[in-house]
Amino acid sequence: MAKDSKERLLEAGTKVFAKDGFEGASTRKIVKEAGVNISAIPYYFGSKDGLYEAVIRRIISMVFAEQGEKASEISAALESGKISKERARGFLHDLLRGFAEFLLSDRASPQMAQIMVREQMQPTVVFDIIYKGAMEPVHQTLTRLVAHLTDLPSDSQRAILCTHTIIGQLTTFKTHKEMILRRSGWKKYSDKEAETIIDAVLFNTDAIIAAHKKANKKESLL
Amino acid sequence: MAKDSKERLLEAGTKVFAKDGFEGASTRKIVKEAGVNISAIPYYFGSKDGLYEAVIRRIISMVFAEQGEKASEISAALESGKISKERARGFLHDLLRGFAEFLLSDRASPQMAQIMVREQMQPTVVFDIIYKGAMEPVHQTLTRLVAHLTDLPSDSQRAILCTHTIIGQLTTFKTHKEMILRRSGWKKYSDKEAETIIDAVLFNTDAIIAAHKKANKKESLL
DNA sequence: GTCTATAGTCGGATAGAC
DNA sequence: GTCTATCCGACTATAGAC
Repeated sequence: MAKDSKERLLEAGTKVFAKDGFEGASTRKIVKEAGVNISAIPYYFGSKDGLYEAVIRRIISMVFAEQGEKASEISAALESGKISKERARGFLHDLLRGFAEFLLSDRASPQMAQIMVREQMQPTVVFDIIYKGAMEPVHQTLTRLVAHLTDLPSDSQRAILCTHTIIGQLTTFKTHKEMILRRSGWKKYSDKEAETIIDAVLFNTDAIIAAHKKANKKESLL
Repeated sequence: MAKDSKERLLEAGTKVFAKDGFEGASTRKIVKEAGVNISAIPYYFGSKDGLYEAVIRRIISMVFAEQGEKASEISAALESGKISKERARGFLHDLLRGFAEFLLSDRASPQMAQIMVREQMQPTVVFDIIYKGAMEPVHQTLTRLVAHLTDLPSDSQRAILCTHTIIGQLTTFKTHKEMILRRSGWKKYSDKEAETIIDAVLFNTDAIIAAHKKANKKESLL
């Protein structure tokens, strides 16, 4: 069936692209994994690039279902009315924790992470899909929470940069995984290590926010 | 001359590997850039992999000359005797600033950064060269400074993780460059943006360290 | 829609003359 | 040490039968 082959290619593509990256993944390997003929790729997706783009869209829609909706709800709550600092802090910790648990689990394959990084440093058409579909909504919501907690305007450069440094504390455990494994003596990230990392990052996050709030207050008084 | 061709290949290899990454760089392109015959690669380096490894070694030795020696001096100072917290903080800021200026400049090409990330997530024989030659000495020195400033043992997990999160605040501006460019509205990292980033990271670093010191003190009293 | 066969390209490595 | 010529494998994409 038509629908079947197309769907099988998407699933196999996700698997193989995640495992081998774009260049490393050959169409031959993908069709073998999918159990379909090699001509099905140009037929359904135009080309290898077309399949790749479709796979990325599919992943994004799945990740968004998991993370992005939470972000949207929080954004709505923030816009609708005043929420307490306590509640905002809870939201922030929740979002960061959810992201960290995904990032440190096996669901986020190193190859997919590599693709993300490659797109960050040399963006192609795929970056737009990833950015608008997943990164922007989450980053924006985090920035709003940080802004709310520090009394900074949510579109201020300071709030944006501060948010980015907070996220960077987490992503470095993925992008510089081998380094921290060697330095810490860990073999891998199991639940225990993930919890340790999350604790450290949330601790630092609170410290950073408190310092920004204090500095911001001081400046306002001048 | 023999020495000439070999050296030319190393230089061209650095250029092309940095620009296109390992897979993207073809031996044909490298020899064209170097102006030598294609057989020179297997002849001098055994294979493309051999050339790549040699290029990495060469880069490391250069980066180390720039950054690593500073780290070694600081380590020596830390070991030799007590240094003041004020001076340790100065060292820490210096090291982070030096690293940041390199990372955010054009000298650190996106392709090289990508290679580093790939090696972090799927280490090959090359990772060892990078780790021992450049990462470990700097990371270790930073950890010692952080430990000194927070009164934590320098081999404690908390000091190591804390140091890693501090570094992660910087590296994210390289590994997630496009994201922060879009969120901040910047076109690129010029001196002004680099300075803004460094300010933000050093500010956060002080905040994180102060919080850890305070928490550590509290725990010691129990 | 699905298949086989193959075109056309590019990659790394090698043989062997000079 | 350096060259030309070539091998051989892997890749994506297409043509055309069914």
